[in-house]
Amino acid sequence: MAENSLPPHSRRMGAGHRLSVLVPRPFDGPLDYRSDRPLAPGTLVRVPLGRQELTGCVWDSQPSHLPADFRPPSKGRVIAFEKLRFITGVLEHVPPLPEDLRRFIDWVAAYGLSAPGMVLAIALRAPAQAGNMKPAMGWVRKAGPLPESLRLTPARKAVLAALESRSPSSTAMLSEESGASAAVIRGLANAGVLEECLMEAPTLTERADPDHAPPTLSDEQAEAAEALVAGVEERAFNVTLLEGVTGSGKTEVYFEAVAACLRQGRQVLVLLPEIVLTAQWTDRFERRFGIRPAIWHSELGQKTRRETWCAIAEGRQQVVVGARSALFLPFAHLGLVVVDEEHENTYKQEEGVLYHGRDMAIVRARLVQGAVILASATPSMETLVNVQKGRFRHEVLEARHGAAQMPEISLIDMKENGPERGQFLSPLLCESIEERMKAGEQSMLFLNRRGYAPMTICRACGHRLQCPHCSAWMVEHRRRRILACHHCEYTQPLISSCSACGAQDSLVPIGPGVERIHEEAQARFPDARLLSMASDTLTSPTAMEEAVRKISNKEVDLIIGTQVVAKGWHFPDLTLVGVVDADLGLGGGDLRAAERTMQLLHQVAGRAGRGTKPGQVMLQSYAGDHPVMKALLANDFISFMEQEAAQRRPGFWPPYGRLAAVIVSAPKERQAEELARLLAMHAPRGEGIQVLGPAPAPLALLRDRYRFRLLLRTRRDIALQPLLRRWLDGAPRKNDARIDVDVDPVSFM
DNA sequence: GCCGTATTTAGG
DNA sequence: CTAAATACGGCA
Repeated sequence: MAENSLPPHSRRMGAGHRLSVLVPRPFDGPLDYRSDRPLAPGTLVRVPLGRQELTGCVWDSQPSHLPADFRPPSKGRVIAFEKLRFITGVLEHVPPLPEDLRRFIDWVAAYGLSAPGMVLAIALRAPAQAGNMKPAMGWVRKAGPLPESLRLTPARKAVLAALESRSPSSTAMLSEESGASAAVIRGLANAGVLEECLMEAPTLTERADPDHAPPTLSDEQAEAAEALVAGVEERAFNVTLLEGVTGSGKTEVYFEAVAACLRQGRQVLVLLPEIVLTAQWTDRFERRFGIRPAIWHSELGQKTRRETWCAIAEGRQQVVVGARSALFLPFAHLGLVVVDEEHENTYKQEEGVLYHGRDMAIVRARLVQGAVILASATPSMETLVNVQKGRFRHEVLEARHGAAQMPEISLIDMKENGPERGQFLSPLLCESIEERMKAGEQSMLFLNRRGYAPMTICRACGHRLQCPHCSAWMVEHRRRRILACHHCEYTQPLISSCSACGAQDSLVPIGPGVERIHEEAQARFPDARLLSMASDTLTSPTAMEEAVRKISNKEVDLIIGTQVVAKGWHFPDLTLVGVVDADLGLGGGDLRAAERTMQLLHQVAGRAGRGTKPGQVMLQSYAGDHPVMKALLANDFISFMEQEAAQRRPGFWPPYGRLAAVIVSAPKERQAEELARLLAMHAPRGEGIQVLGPAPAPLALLRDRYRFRLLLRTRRDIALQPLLRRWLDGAPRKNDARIDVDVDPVSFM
């Protein structure tokens, strides 16, 4: 009943039309506005809200495509037509948001219990700044003879001459070419000699050529490629897991599916887990298809951003490679989405609107009847279960490409063969590095921890330096001469006396970070050429490229790095990988700790021996008996995942059940705890539904807010969203206490 | 999310 | 008592 009374998006009324407009603000749904002409859903408009003006999107007033349970609460009251405010403008020159994108936005919002407007904000990040964006304007010579009265000054002559050669031409171009200032051009326009006109849209003439440089594939690769191509040619929704060890040529194989999609004239989106990987990927793409694809990530400049956005909407740009936010681009006819390294956690957006890039890629493709390829050497448990249940197809590449062999993995028992106190590299590992150096080969030390030391302690009083805003230790960054909290922005200069007892020079670093390993390596191998690679030192893509170049040119003997070195780099002369602390990441009682550690270590190991020389991997560990270490040594990923599955299945833990984290936070601990308790009392109950907690969140204090966590766990056949809606909508809006929901949490902090 | 206003709190 | 900090609710 309430549904039927909702107005359609554009209904003719007394004086004008009622429009449903979604604005980038956290409302439950679109707001109603008035317009003197009807506008189709998807049109971008400027609307007043309070005393500000925003860019919004004309929305479909009935999200009928969402399952009933997912639908956000339909608004109760309808505002009288006479009271509606008028839209203030239409973004005529910006392409409208396609229907499938609008449906996608609604879906993402409903799934994650986010406000649809805030999801729209992601999609509008490019065009909204263009709220007052004018299309590129240029000048042409007005037809007819020059007016009698016109004084033909030399500057004016030059402008007219310049216009002869290139017309139409922008003010900047004209003044560049003629040497005359913009005022001269303006003057000519005022005199009626020039006429303003729309510059031609930058038509992309370059097209990716699917047959530019076809690869030579092995039988195994060709077979997988054929299956992927078939998936694309179906022109129906389907998902395939492309599983292949590092170096098996997954990229070349899925490039064939990309080629098939290009032949159909449909667009391709490729998601990568890290922006730094785009450069290498783009090179490979160019070699295969002859042109560079469009790149999309959060650090793009405004201009490229706008141009790319429009080119994609108009179908001029065929292939986009980017970060998860590229899912919200206005593709005109998307046919294929590739999620490379699908197991990577970086696909999960952890701030603001929460969503999982991999899962939403699948939703996006389903809405356009497209194909999805998930590529990984170590697929996530979620994906493996979907394969097992027959929801996803499966293609496997067993062999490493070319001459490369799988690296030999060994474990160094740090209890038996550890280094002296205060050092972190075992003698065995150091010997191996020396051997490699003698042989003229490269080595890599991996430690997934930034900075010099993760904790600083006072020898005199036992005080540990902690962040004043978070329950986390301050991390020493010796190079930057600061102590930094890794959970908020807080930093402080290095101090020489204890902040608790005042003792001088009593502070000692505890445990290693990459900087400390760098120092130790420097002392141990004084003649070696070292290179540090950490996410906080290699911020720009150019710095990254420079590092990669140095390694490829063999200007480096030993690489020391954090996560970034584990990514898909190809360094043929790198033959030894030493994992400084293989156990790191196993602690913490996180649901996926073991799975994640396994995936990460497998990926780092894959950096060794990618060329003709065999590779070696050494894991320094105190937990040689742990299933993760055993699996890595035996190179038996499958049994490990089966073991993991067996542990999760009985308790209905994901992916065998559904999970949502509810975080209650407030500036006062008591406030947060009280609200959390209250929530627990009104928690949903029933068969297959369970609420755990409240308990202090692992990061009990974050940015001056105390946090408590509840977990809602259900059987797979019970949708979480309606339960969460009913539960949390009933919660009191207590002053500064906040309730945040994370559906399908990845991080348990 | 942002802005204006009501309400509380700190300072003299 | 005033000024400043903080809470709260509307926005179409």
